[in-house]
Amino acid sequence: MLTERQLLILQVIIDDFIQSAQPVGSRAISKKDEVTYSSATIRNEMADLEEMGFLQKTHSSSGRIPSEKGYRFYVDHLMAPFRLSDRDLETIQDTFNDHLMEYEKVVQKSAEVLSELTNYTSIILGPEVYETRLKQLQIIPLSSHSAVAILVTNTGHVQHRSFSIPVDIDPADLETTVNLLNERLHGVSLLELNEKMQTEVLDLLKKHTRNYKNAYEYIKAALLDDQHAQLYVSGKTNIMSQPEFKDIDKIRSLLSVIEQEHQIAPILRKNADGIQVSIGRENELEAMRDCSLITATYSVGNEQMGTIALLGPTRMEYSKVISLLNVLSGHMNKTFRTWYEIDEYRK
Amino acid sequence: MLTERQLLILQVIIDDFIQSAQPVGSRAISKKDEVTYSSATIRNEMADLEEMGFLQKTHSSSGRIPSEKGYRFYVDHLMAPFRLSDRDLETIQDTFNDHLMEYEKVVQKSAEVLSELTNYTSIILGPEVYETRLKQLQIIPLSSHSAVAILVTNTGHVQHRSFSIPVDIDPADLETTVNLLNERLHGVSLLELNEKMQTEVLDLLKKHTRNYKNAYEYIKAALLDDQHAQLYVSGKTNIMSQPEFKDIDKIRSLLSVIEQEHQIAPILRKNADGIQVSIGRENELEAMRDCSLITATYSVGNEQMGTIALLGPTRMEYSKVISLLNVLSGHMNKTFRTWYEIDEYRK
DNA sequence: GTTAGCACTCATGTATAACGAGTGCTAAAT
DNA sequence: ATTTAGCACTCGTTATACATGAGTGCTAAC
Repeated sequence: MLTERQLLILQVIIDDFIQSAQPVGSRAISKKDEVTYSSATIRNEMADLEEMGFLQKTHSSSGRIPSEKGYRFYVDHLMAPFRLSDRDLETIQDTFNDHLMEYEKVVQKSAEVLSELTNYTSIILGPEVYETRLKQLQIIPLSSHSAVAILVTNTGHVQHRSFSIPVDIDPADLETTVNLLNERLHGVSLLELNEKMQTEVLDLLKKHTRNYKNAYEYIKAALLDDQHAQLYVSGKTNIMSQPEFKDIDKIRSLLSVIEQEHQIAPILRKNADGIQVSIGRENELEAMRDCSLITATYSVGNEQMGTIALLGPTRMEYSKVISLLNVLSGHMNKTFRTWYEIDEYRK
Repeated sequence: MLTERQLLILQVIIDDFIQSAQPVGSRAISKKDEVTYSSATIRNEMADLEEMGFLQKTHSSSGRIPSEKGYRFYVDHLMAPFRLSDRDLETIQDTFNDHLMEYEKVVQKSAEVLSELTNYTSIILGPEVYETRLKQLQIIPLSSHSAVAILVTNTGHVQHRSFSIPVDIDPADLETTVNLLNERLHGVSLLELNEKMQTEVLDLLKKHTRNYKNAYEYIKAALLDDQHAQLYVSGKTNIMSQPEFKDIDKIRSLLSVIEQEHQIAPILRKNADGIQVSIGRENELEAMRDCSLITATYSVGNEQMGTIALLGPTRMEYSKVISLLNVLSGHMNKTFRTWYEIDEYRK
């Protein structure tokens, strides 16, 4: 469909524009080393590429900028694999050498290093915790009327919630119940926990607690409350250093989308394996129509998935970002797998 | 020093400017109901007020805007107490009716309601936890090489940290030690804990653990790591809806300051009791030289203090913000006191 | 097929003028 | 002695015109 020369020119234009953020003119292209044609030839080719929808002008006599179709083609067929600098690789390596032992911290650090190395905004969706297994369940009384429930999983995730003990529940009952729950539920995955909640746990409560309905509600609230996956964002202000974002309203709507978990989280959650690139209007969210979102998945142990994403202008350093995401998700997988396996052979 | 008429005019100008963000002209003032003088008279007074440093012009023939000295005078002597709307009071009330039982959530919700009601950015410094007392200390093994340490305080605060168990520490030793620690340290305030760490705890470890030095380091890290107070920020994007912030660089430097805890936290921490107002250059941070920061303190139980702050342009609705902060810190104090007292009579 | 040449387009920048909100000052009115 | 009306003046804002230059499309020559 496209000639070799057209491919070359398209690539050069997009590479140039990604660097400069300025419309690229025919003369500038013809001066590049890779290109041996005169500006007039380039102009003809550019006119064709524009007609095919890969390029566009900002006004009738301007140079060309890539269209979304152009970026799409670039990402799918054109871009050269990026060789990360040793410095960057070291920076990443260092992040994982700290041997932090909570995945929350690993994820947070990963988000930071990504935004630092790219100057874009990184968003990481923490792993779903349903597949992780219950290690310990505890209720620690704080006073005669309040207590804190603590749930620990095999991944080292701790989730807790304070609650006030209703007057019609006997604290002693509560304690026996928790002990029983602990025995009964040890090693159960949080997903199963959700199911067992309504059967086994409820039965157990009926037998051992006076006001079982109330107790059930409380225990349920304590255990299942916090299970929505966490978002880790880093480099929010990076958006503002991109020249395409000089309009405050645009920045604001983008930042508020990022701050609202319920908008971003579902988008990240439904991602399939591997690297995904959404360019401009391919994004669902109105506020992201001038942005590209590149996502990669990672896993904790066997199956649980989380998502790493980088958000930048459509004029993004796709190649570099994709390399980085690959390297980083690899590191995360390795780290998490190590922990998980330690876990497995203990069981 | 200032005549009644000058006071009136100054007040009217500042009130007007706080609403409109536009330089106020003499004719606009003379048309107000409270003012009975002609524009020429007002002009003369304004010239005097400017000479005294309370007002300034944006250019030689513009209306007047308040200077920082003008705002300072307004805040100290001029502004009328603000009557909060019933709607606003209800919104606040509702926040506290949810009877959440963790102060983290109360604080988070408070920050949200503040930014929502003011359209400024709210920053709350979580309470210092040193005065709170240790309720329970636990180490839960995750695998043969890793464990999670959990510390629960009487305020329902849970702090945890995973760590890998060094090969030269015997897990059994660890468990006995923790049990001993738990007995010995129950009810100790986290402040005392810091001291006892180096004396009692170290001794205890010497007696019961083989590799006590290493164990000490690990336990220390696990317990004392997370004690820096938390910042809760809400409404970051509100800054961008203020007309004085149309410069992206200004916004960016402000937002990055807010995101960096080590910059903001010390400023909030050193605040004395009551409401404090810092106007423009009175603020330490360069990035905040066009802003005002209004802070109030709250206490958890007896002594532990945290700080609530609102950050906006120097053209701030001082009166409303101060009323809101008073109401909100009152609610927080009351809520926390209730919890704390329940605690006390149990002890 | 490629390229030199040229007329044309349009964003950007600068100079100029008209407009109007608002001031300072003076002189008249209270 | 105050207060106010009147008026010249200032300066930011907006509109207009014009020059500049980067870049194009097209034609004709190579």
